[in-house]
Amino acid sequence: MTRPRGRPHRDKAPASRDQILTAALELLDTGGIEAFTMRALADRLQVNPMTIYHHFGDRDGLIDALSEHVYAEVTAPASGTFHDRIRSLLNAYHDRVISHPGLTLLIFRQPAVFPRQAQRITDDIDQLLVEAGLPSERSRRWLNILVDFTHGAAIAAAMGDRSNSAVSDAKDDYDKTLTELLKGVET
Amino acid sequence: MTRPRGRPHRDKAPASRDQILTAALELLDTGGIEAFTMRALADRLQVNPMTIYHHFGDRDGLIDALSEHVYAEVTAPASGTFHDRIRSLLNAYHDRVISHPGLTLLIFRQPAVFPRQAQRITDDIDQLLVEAGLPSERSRRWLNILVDFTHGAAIAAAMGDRSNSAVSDAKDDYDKTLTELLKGVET
DNA sequence: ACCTGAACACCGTTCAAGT
DNA sequence: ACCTGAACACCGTTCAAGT
Repeated sequence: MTRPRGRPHRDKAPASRDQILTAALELLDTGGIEAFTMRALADRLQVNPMTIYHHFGDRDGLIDALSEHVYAEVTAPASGTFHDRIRSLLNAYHDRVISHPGLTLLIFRQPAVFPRQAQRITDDIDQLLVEAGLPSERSRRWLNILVDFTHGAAIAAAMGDRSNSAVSDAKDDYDKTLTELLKGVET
Repeated sequence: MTRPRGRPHRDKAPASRDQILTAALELLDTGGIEAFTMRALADRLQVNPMTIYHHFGDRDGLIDALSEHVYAEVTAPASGTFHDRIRSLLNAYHDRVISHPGLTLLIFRQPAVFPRQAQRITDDIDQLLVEAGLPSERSRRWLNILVDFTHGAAIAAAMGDRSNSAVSDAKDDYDKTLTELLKGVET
């Protein structure tokens, strides 16, 4: 009558936070937002769905951890001209955002999990604009332009072609467009 | 043993396409993307969920019909300067997008339903830029800037404050930012 | 601490049937 | 033509329990 319970295979290593995050990103990048379910992720990890809850609390917690993981290394170089520093920061951000468009959509869907990293990146851009000597209204306006444009470009990338060549084209295009926009900041 | 089947009340008018669309927009604007389910919409209409399927096929069909309905009247004025016509078109688009941020998110989520209206609006902007005499590479670049920025601003609005004052501030802000961007187009 | 199965309250959608 | 209830194959998540 009773079926076996508890951990079945002693030989299987316990799923680590990092393994779950890696598998989650793979699932999201491969199958898109539709395929990204707790149950599908558990299947991929050969694990019970509840294991994931043990590590991340709930789905929002997992998404939050994913964005911390993906955006962690987006930082501005410490030195250089204003132009170069902001261009470098935004390119780095765009690169992460375009590499995982599904994650971008997930974040946009749930206001509750707007990640600390995204907030920090926004703050960094803001600070760079202020350092560049822009008056506060102009700096706020250009912050919006740069951030909103980047997010819009992410959406376009998430909806369109996701082949390698399309991604590298998109990066190139973004950088060129950024240069065009930064002309506006500097006048 | 058998319970009553078929249409129960003769006094209830059949749900029209337009009633369903109106109720769907209300549900989406009030409760956001999370609350927007076929079953919740049916409840609100006091109707069986399957009634909606009869009119729109499936959920994607409903979203598609919603976007046709919401974006239908976004058009550029026939006459005026290039600057005024493009500004008017983009303000109209932004106004619709910001009035129904949940719809914007729904569309972004499903590449399959990128609506004809959105495509048409994009094409209209493109044509205005070409008419303005921009060389094709510059016109493609500015099309991306204007459209992606507008979508990014929509996302920001969808995630943030949705009070009446915040919405009117956002409109004002968008128009001012647009003017700033259009300076870049004209040089 | 880490993982499990069973269960709960939801989804979108298909089906066969009523009027 | 228009609408119905029941059912199917999913969801995220809670619970109580195993090792």
